[in-house]
Amino acid sequence: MFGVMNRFLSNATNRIDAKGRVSVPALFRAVLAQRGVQELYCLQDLVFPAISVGGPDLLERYERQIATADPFSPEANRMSLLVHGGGVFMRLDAEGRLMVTDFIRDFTGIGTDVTFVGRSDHFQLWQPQAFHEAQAAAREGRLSMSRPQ
Amino acid sequence: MFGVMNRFLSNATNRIDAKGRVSVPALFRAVLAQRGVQELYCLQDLVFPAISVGGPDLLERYERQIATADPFSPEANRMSLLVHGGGVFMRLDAEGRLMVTDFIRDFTGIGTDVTFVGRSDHFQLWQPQAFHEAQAAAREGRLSMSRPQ
DNA sequence: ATGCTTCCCATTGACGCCCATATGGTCCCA
DNA sequence: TGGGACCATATGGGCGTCAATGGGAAGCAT
Repeated sequence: MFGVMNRFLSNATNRIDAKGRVSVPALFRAVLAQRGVQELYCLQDLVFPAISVGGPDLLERYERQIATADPFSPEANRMSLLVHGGGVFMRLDAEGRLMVTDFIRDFTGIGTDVTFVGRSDHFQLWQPQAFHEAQAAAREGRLSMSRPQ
Repeated sequence: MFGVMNRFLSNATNRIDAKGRVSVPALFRAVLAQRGVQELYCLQDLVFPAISVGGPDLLERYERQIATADPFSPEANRMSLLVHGGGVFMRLDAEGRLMVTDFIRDFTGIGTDVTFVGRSDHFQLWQPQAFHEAQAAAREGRLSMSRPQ
């Protein structure tokens, strides 16, 4: 019964309005609601120019990684800088929209539209063009981020 | 309910005014208030050109770390010098601002703006450009490592 | 007194909360 | 099977509130 609806799947592109808001696709909101997620945790992807969005569990997964290191080591310090300092909490408004901040725009190159991409246990925000190119590259088995010429 | 919002997360940049004051982001002030922290303890980060800010528990955590090391080791000596010799107490004014002292400016290179960086149990003050560069460097360093489970 | 700090109040710009409209799809029923 | 009512989603915008900032004036110390 819940085999499909409890994961973030497929993708959709929505427009950012004059106030910088964009609607999260209803399917993704349904998954969030089913998981009881109200506070969204956003983090820069480690490989692609995309922002990962998920519930508190997404943050906790990264924190477990940090916890395996000596808390005063440079490694733990660097990871915390990324995970805690680079992460952002967000809430959706009553209509299920989120604000596209400069933090998101700068890292993704997003301008007027956002592509929401399901990643099973979280979803991502992409600049539409960048997403299509990354998908095409992945289809051809090219894993590098370098642009085709 | 607020299981995650009670930690210092994300980052924000605010401007220093003509009197040398800067507003601590409201989210961070909320965390301080929730923890009942009124006196802030500030010390230099062990790795980065940043000032760490937290409640008395921050000092205690560093002291425990020093206690675990051989008291005559160079590392314990260095930490004690930084923690005990370089620490400073601060208070926020009624509007939630703090004074950016020369102690902070000299160590961080902060000029006109301050980037506040969440570190889970404390937060840090960075020169904005230095923060972006350190984050980019940390992300590069993570590329070769495995993703967290 | 002079410089610096602390307290207080004013401004403004951003964000959250609310309601309105459009658009596309689905379901029902004739 | 086609038309139309109905509904959910995406989108637009008004408006109040609050955070960030600026600046005056009163205390404090040197």
